[in-house]
Parts: sequence; structure tokens; C-alpha cells
Amino acid sequence: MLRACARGERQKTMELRQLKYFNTLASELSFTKAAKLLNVSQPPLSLQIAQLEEELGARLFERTSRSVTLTQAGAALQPHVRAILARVEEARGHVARVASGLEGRVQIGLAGSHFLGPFPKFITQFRHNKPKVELVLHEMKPADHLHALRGDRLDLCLSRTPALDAQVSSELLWRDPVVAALPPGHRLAKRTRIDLGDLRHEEFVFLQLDSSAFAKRLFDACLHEGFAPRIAQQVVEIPAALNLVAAGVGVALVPASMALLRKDAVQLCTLVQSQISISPEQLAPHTGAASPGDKLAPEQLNGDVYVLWRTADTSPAVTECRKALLEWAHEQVLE
Amino acid sequence: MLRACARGERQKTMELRQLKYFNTLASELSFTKAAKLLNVSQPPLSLQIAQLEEELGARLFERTSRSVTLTQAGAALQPHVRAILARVEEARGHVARVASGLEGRVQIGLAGSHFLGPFPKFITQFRHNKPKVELVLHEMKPADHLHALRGDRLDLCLSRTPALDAQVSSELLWRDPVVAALPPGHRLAKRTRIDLGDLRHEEFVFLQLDSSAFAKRLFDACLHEGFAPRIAQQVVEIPAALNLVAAGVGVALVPASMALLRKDAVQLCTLVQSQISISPEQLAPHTGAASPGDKLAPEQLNGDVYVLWRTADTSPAVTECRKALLEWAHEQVLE
DNA sequence: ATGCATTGATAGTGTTTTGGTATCAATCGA
DNA sequence: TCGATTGATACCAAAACACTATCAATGCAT
Repeated sequence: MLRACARGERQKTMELRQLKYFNTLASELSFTKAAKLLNVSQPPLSLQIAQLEEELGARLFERTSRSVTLTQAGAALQPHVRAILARVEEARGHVARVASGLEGRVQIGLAGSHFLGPFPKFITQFRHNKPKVELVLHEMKPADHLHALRGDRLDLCLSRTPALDAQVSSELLWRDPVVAALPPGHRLAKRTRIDLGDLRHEEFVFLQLDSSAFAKRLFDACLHEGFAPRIAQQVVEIPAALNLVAAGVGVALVPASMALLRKDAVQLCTLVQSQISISPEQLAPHTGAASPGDKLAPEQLNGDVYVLWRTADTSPAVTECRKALLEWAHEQVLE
Repeated sequence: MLRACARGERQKTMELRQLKYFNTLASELSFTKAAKLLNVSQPPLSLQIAQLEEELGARLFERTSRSVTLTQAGAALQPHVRAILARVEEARGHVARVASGLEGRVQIGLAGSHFLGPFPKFITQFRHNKPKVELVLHEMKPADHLHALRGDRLDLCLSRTPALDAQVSSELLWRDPVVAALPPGHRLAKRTRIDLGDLRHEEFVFLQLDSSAFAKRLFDACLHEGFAPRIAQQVVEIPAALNLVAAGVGVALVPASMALLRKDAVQLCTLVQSQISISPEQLAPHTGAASPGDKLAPEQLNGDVYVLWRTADTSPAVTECRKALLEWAHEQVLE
């Protein structure tokens, strides 16, 4: 079969090698010296320069057999070549930094409530350690996390619900038991620990069920306990729920870390169901597929915080950030 | 003899081809489409990208068999590549403009007196026609012209004396006869034309003999006429001579174009020796070697202006400027 | 579900390009 | 005038490159 070389002339194109050769020759103004510096012999250098001159259609050096000087065209070219070669090195360094995770951008999705927990401390520390990695925080409903993650709009998510599929992995960051938040002076307020069933007749301030899987899980826990909670008010953010509880609208099921922030205004009661004994295994991080238990197991009545990420994500900055977050979280637990 | 390939690894270097391939692939995000745009088949494109990735030590594209996306490293590289390729094109254009004489720099040496003649008009016109060509004017003693020209400090000179050697060429720009400038009311002032010998008993304001070959030529003309001029005052610039003549210090031999500028204050007398009939051949430009006549021939009693340049100079801007100057000068003569 | 089309990767081959050695003409200095 | 040095040239081997043919994987349509 005939070679499909339709166009007769192969378009010769300038190459970086030629520019590199030009640059040292322009500095040395001697073919032999430049060739030595370039670790090539002199004839190839002459050839490459000649090719460059031919392609540009201009003589770049004036050679007598005794001296080499730049022509005006060559002098005009020199600063460009320097800039190009410098930019190549800059690009090389930039790519290396990004590839090593020293530089990059990480899109992080999280509920507003996490700004009140330990996470901001991590942000501060990470930004100090990796100042060239840009962390972009996206406050959004937890229900949207997975979709945004799969659509590449997010790289990491903080969520109180681990992921269950193969596309998205998750790992436990820190535990956060669910407690009951009661209005001041509530009849159950004197007890330090109550059973979820004790709340069956209460009015609830509940997280909006379609805003997060966490809210659904709380609701399901009530169902599992044998009652459908009477919802006096739905809210999207946990702090809002606490404010309503403080105002006497009803009781609420909230993560302990959140409730502690308003312990001045609401009464907290440990829920016995979430008071499970913490085994060493549970303290250790586990993968997303590690706890696919039934939706109504009492151990699930918790607000433990997970980090979620695309399993297939290879971005070094994201990986570095995730690892740093996990490491930091586990250190915090030990303290 | 053994090949002197001392280092085992040949340092593979990034090449512009790879950057060009990267650029279109990053735009198209499809190997087959990019290959078509690049007029190559798909395998070479894949290979070049792979080589680029290997050299940078970073994966630049995430490929599934169904989609191609930029990695963070690739996204970091993209603007650099765009800038590099753009700069290459800019360099190509710049070199082309310089090589064609549209852009460049021309160092021009001239005596201050030429600022009073027709030359400034040319400067204005040339700067308008070739705005990117920088004309640098160096006012200096004509005696230094040749040295500066040979030392590459000047590219062109305006001189009243043509060059006589092979290294420096010259061509006539415009004629300028020498006239006698007399103080007002001078005894010879009534005559419209006088002989040089008529001035043998006058006091002279003379150009400094070591400042220009023109001055020497005027002095030699007097000697040839049979007298050594009595020099009352030496000056460097012709206008200064005219001022001294106007003040009555003495008479002077000056180019007609200069004297006309002070015809309000000095009396002009045509010198018969310079009043030679102008043959068509003499009007036409002639090369430097064309008039190597004896130093005392009366025809040499003139201030004709020549352009001088290095015969070996290949700079397009200089050549363009010189040609434009010649063309313009000859047009001026016709008007 | 299953075949079909499309995508990028791989293998094998011929051509182009590149770099090496040997040598030459020109020029400068002693 | 001779020798040394410079860049250019001729020629050859090796490396790089681009092509064709093909494969495995994936998405889409029937």
C-alpha cells in the first residue's frame, strides 16, 4: 500500500533542540566551544543552526572562518529563545510540583455545621503546610455531595454518612455520637441518659429529610424504636435546630459536638443507643465498604464524620489533602 | 574506533512537537480528533504524549477508553504550553520582520551641519514609512566616521568625503558646491563670482583641519591655488564659521547649502572653480572608487554629501535604510 | 442482553532525522 | 611561508519517528 504522504513537503518545524543550540552558540559565539558545552560534536551543531536559519528564512549568525557574530535577526531572536527555554523549565517545575501534590486545588464539599466542629483547625494547619494547595470549600446540602463528587465538581466531602458504592470511597474521620437536645426545664432534662423511645411523645425539631442521609437515618432510628416522630419544625442546618430547641419548639436529635456549642441554652441527654462500647476496631479507620450494615442497626444512631472521595481520583493534591486530613483526625482522637 | 558515547543515558529532552501535540490534544480531548487536526495518525500522537508524560514524570491526561481528560498536572502545564507556542510564533514573526528590514536599528554618524540640510526631512519620512526601524543619530567629527564604521559602532555615515577603500563603500547623495562667505560690505562682495585665488590675501575662518577630510580638502585647494590661507580662527562646525564671518572675523569656504541659511548676514560668492558644468554623468550616483582623482583637482572643491557603509554589512535594516536614503536623495535632485 | 461502532494502546516496519568521524578550505599568527 | 584553528562538507551508523494493522475496552442501539 502506498505511503499516504499526500503533501510532498514535510513541514519542518522549529524544535527546542535547535533553540537550545542557538542559545549556547549565541552566548559562546564559537561553534566548537558551544558544541563542547552541549556535549555534541561540531558538525551536528552547524547543521541544526543551518536548519533553524533555513526555516526562519534568515541568517542568524555571521560567520567568517575566524569569528562568529549575531546578525540583527539573531540578536532579535535571542531574547525570545531565552524566554522560551526559561518558560519550559518553569513549566517543568510547575508540573513537578503539581504532580507531587505540593501544588494544586482541592474542591471540598461540606455542610455548614462542619465549620463549627474541628475541621477549621485542619484547614488552617493544612494551608500552612501546603500553602500552594488551594482548598476551595463548598457549603452544600449533604444530599448533593455524592452527585457533585461523581460529577467532578467536588474532590472531597465531609459527611456524616459513609459512601456505599465502589465509585466513591469513604473513611471515618472522627466519631460524633447523637444526643438528645431538650429545651431548658424539660421533664426529661434531669436524666443524664435516656432511651430514644423515651422521646416517642415529644414534638421534634428535625433536620429536613431530603437534605441529608443523616437526617433520614435519625428518622429511621425512631421508626425502628417503634414510633414516627412528630415533627414540629424542619430545618436544614443543625445549629438552627438547636436554636429552636432553646426556644422551646421541641426536642432534637443532634451530633454531640454541635450540641455542646449551645449547652448554655439547651439540655443534653446521652442516648443509650448511641452509647455503644467503642471497640478498638471501630476506632481504627475503616473503608467505605466496611460498614454496610442494615439501615436500622442501633449503632447507626450516630453523627460520625467521614471523608468521601472518588475511588478513581488520582489527583496528587487531593490525595495528599485526604491523607493529611485522615492523619490529623486520628491524631486528634488520640489527644 | 569506539563511539564516544560516554554517558549511557541519552538525556531525552522535551520537544516542541510534543508541546504542539499536547496543546491540540488538551483542546480536543480526543486522540483521534487531535491526530487528524495534526495531520498525523493516532499512534504517533499517543507515543509522543506518553514520552512527554514520562519525561515530566507525571500523567497529563486521564484516559478511559471512552474519554480523555486533563489531570491537574496537565491543566497546570497547559497555560505554559500555550505561552511557549505563542512565543515561538512571536519570535518567528520578529525574526522575519528584522530579516526583511521592516524592523531593526541603524546607527548613523553625521556632522552637526547635516541637521541643517535636507537630511532631517528624510529622517522624518523614513520613520513614518518604517516605524519599527530605530534610527540612532550620532553627531560626531567626520574624522571619526571611518573608525566608528569599521568598529561596528556605526552602520551608516553622512560625509562630505567618499570612502576610498574596499571595506567601506560610499555613494553620492546630493551635490553641494563650495562658496565663499564674505562679511557684509566686503570689497569682493559686489562680484557674484570670484576665483579662489582672489581670496589669497584674506583672513580665513577655517574648519579645524583634524576634524574632517573636507576641511583638509579646502585647505589643499588653497595650496593648489598657490597660497596658504591665513587662518584667523578655527572652528569645528560650519554654522560657527558663518557666524564669525558675519561678525567680520574673516572669510570662509563653506558648502552652499549651509551658507544659504545665513544669507541674511553674510555675502555669498560663487567660486568659479566649483562652478564646473554639471554633466549628466556627474549627476548620476557613482561608487566610492569612481572618483579617486588627484587630491588637488579643482572638481574636488565641493561639499558633496555621500553616504558611507561597510561593504560587508548584511543587516537588512541598514541596507533598507541606505537604499531608501539614496532613492530619496535622487528624487530630491529631480525636483 | 448482545452485537456494533468507536476509542486508545500495542506491535511491527520503513523512512527520516540526528549525531558521529574524517576531512577540507579559509584565515590568522608566528 | 608554515602551522594551528575555525566552520563547512561528505559519509555512515543509530536513533527517532510515523505509518499500517490490529487488539482490548467501553458505550450505544437494537
